[in-house]
Amino acid sequence: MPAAEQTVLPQPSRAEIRIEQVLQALGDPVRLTLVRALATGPAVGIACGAVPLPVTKSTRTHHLRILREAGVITMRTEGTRRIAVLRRDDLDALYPGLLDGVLGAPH
Amino acid sequence: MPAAEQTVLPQPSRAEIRIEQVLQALGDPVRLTLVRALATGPAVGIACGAVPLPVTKSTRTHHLRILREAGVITMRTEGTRRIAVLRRDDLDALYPGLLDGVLGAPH
DNA sequence: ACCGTTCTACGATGCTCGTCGAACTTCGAC
DNA sequence: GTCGAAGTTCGACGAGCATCGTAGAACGGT
Repeated sequence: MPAAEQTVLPQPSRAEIRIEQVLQALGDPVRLTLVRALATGPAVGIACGAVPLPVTKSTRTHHLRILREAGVITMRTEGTRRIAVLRRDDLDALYPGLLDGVLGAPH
Repeated sequence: MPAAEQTVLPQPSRAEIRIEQVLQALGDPVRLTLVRALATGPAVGIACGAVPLPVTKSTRTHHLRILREAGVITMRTEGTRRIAVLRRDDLDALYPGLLDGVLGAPH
């Protein structure tokens, strides 16, 4: 079949994003590592499995779901891979300065 | 007796503040309410008990401890009252924009 | 000195969260 | 078609957290 692979996983719209969920999502070491990797990587997003993490695959999936449902990242399916992208536009519009403040913190 | 009441409760120094702890501390609805009240109130700080919260006093004490140990607030004893102050200077210096982003979020 | 106010400390309980292993699905390559 | 790689889902377990009630300490006023 031609075309079509635009499988974007369900996520909250910009208006549905809650500050408490975002903060709680960012408050975990594993998820913060993930977000930092997404922020410093290419803007088109990176494959989830490409980020080295000291956890198993299922735990990684769990954390990615938390980040997605909180509105921090977008995920789309591309073949057998999942590509994650940081929703920098939405976060900057809702909470200007927050993301930069978090990312600028000492690693 | 003259002077002396400078009883400041133990708290992390600016260098000891961890971004993960700060985010996790701010990620709770009760604590976020507390921080918002401290931010909009007088700069000298307000009494802990003055903020209306849907929890008991012991729970309130617990949340204040979390905020203090994360480095978000300072607490000093003043007679029979505990005065809480937001550590805006330290937070702004460490994570510029973060606090404003959080406080600017829709209530 | 006594009492009321204000808050902390101590247990105790229920629940959520982070973690894992195993089984299942889907896709790409041979 | 068959195999392997990439991720998801499910159930389970342990740790930590939020909550509460009660008891106790420190201070101010009468």
